[in-house]
Amino acid sequence: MRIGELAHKAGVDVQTVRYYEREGLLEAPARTGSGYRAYSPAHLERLNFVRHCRSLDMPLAEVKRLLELSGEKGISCDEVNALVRAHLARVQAKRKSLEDLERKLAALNAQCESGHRVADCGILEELIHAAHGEACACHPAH
Amino acid sequence: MRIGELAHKAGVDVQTVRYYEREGLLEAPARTGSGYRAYSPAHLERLNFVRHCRSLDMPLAEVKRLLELSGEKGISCDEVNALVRAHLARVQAKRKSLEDLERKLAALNAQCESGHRVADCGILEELIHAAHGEACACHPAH
DNA sequence: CGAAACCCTGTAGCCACTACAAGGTCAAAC
DNA sequence: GTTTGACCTTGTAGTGGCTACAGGGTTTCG
Repeated sequence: MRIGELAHKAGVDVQTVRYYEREGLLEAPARTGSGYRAYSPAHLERLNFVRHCRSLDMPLAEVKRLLELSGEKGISCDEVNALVRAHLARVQAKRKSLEDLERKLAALNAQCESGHRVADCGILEELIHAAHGEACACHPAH
Repeated sequence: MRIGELAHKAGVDVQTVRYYEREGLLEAPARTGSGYRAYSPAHLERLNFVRHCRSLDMPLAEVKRLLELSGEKGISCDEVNALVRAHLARVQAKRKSLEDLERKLAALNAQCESGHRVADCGILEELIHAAHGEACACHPAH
């Protein structure tokens, strides 16, 4: 299987496959006489694993670690569990911060209806006003 | 005001201030005889505005546009409103996709309790299994 | 035989910083 | 008066996960 077929089957760009090889996520495959990469089904399986982890938004460094761990069948899988839990915690934290953000933006959005001029725009007023309160509070004016 | 004081008051790194200048978000200030940047209070105000927009996670290109628009007091503020609405929509979409992700990761996390070995790890099993289903569906096996 | 589709390497760009290197300037402490 | 230390300057490179391009070689089909 050449790189184009592999990439197509995994639903990724050819460049991405080469990138994963450079980053050590995909083993360097054999080469044909003319230097083309020749992949085995095992490569496709591994690439699909990587893509599935990426679809869960795991950083490549963690995917790499999971691949290493999955090779050592005998050892404890505690580290696998810890990786997934830590990633879940990150995603939860990010989701919560986006919820806050969403509330702030919705409030901002409600500050101005269309038809105003810039000088009267409630949104800009709010952005400028809010910015004032955010300066460094190290030396507050008593 | 020199760059350190400005940066401190706005709660940003000195490098970030210079970066904003390079990117055209902050006007280049006057210089002292020895080449130090000398800022006015107007610069601090503008920097605070930028930081507030960034705290709402707006891309710098949009912050720049908001700054341009806020200078043209007479024109309609429809574009301001549209920018904020579009950004809100992006944040909402991102939040929803993180909610999906969170559910998937929570389900994954439930696949394995600690104490297993890698060979029996439900999480890895699930990751590998799920990856199989994700290959390209262009040529399905009848 | 020639065109199109594939492959190769290497490099640069995206975003919003952050960090470092290698130097110049200034105030105060000794 | 000099030396320390905190500040400032420019320029460059790194982060993550790709994506795009330049400038070539190979294979395949009609």
